[in-house]
Amino acid sequence: MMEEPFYDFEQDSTSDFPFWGPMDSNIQLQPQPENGLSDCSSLTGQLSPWPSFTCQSMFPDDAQISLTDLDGQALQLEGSAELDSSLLVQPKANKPHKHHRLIPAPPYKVQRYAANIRERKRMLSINSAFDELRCHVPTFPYEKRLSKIDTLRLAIAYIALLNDILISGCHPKSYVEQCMKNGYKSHKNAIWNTSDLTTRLSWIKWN
DNA sequence: TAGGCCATCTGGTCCT
DNA sequence: AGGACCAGATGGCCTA
Repeated sequence: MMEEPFYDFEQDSTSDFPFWGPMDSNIQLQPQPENGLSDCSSLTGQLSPWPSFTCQSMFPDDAQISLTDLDGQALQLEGSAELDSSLLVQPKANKPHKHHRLIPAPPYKVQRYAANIRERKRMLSINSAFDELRCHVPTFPYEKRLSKIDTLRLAIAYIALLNDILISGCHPKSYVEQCMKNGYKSHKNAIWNTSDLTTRLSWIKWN
């Protein structure tokens, strides 16, 4: 595989990389809860213990970047014809390690770079939607953060169960309790259509 | 250490 | 033409 020079942010954390720009002082780390339930209630009311994550950073100091930051980078790109390769590529002898962004050697077009920024921005918006969805599916207080695929599958199963509750006409609490006794069998074949889902729902405080 | 998960880069395709 | 969307490749982190 072709080895490409890379820019080492850790070796040169003070440089003014013209297109990433200085780190935004408003950027904040959002640590995961240490134990039990943290407050996601502003979004959901009750379900998920996980806060909203903006981005697992690839940037210095593990800071996080927001859509606004990417907007700024995109704006900085406007009007440029081509990146100055001397600003982009700083070959180093040591290997890239934790969260290094590899930047290809020239020729490197601004257009491609702008597309990368747009793509990251797009992925950030998708991830924020996943975070929002995580807050709406039932999770245990001690449960680790759901993966994207598990979030989708659990959401599908959850919707199916809510639909079943609607059709049954029962009170949700009694329906879940009944499922706990008899075992929940949905007509959908989702992975989460097991006692696992009803166990999760038993954590919910029904009104 | 292997496997799962994830972020990022990239080039192709579709859409406006 | 340029942006959005998508999927493949790659490499880092974490956990069992």
